[in-house]
Amino acid sequence: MSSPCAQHQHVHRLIQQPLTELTEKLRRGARKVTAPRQAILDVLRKHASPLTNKEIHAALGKEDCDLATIYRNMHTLELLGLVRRYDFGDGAARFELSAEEGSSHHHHLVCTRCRLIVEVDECFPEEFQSAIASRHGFTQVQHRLEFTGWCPKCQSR
Amino acid sequence: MSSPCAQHQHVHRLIQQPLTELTEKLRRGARKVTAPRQAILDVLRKHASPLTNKEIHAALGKEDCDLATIYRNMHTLELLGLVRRYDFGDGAARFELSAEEGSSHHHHLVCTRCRLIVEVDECFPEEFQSAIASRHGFTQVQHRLEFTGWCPKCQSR
DNA sequence: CTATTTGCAAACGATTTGCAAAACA
DNA sequence: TGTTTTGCAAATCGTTTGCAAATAG
Repeated sequence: MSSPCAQHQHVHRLIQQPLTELTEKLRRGARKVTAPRQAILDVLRKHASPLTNKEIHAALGKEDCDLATIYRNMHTLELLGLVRRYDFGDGAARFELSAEEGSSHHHHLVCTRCRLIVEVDECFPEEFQSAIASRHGFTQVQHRLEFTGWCPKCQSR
Repeated sequence: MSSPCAQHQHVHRLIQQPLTELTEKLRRGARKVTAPRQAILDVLRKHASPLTNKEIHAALGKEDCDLATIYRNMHTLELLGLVRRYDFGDGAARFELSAEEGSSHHHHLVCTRCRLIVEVDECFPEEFQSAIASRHGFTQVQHRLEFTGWCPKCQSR
């Protein structure tokens, strides 16, 4: 992971990568394609797992922007459907690009006693989800599925 | 839970309310049966949907106790498996009695734009969950399943 | 009596917001 | 230009924690 960019000034060429699609959606949502937004999406594209705002902030490096700006933008990006919000119960929201944007889809098994987290492959049946969506007239339906329990080590507690 | 078979004991002194079962678990967990705890469980038994600590606090009324006490107790009760923690993404944790304690098991479909919440009946296949649990050596496995999307009214936003 | 638990207040960490300056379209 | 967005700082809000007094067992 390298950031060959110069310091962020008033001199930023509309970069390189296939941000086209993302940019496209921003525009469609009547949002401006700003440096912070591009940087945030860029960080997200480079990470497989969900990141907290603070982690995103730390990963920005050169393209640094205010933490508050990240918070504001995560709301915007979530609203536009570009990112997905997660909540693993540790008090901090986490985000990753929406499935359509290329992120992998997976779930977690969390120990409610020691917070051990294990990745899980099983997923909620697509047919069921579609049925639920149409029955209630919802679109853009996704699901958040998390398993909780007591891990081997915590069972005797 | 190291011993699946619970023994009947002739040790009962202040069992005067229907909290017997809950009280039982508290004792087994070497916890004291205090007024705040009984009041909290009582409130939870009277509500179908998950409540935030603040809501529980408000519902206590006469049996009022400090908010901090509620926070501390919810952790204890969750640890003992008496209550279940939910997170609907609005920043506040919510709790309801564990399934075994009589609460109904259901899921939710939440609009990420206006926060409309609809109850859903579909549930994650039991076979799958069992497989996941045994594969990772977990016990007391439950799942948290939430659907998100855009409700009819918010689709045009 | 002794270990837990509670009330109270202060401490915290995550997230939000007001406002003037800066950046897009 | 007219808006939207950002930086900065202060404000919120949910939750946690230290400590002495109160309480269950």
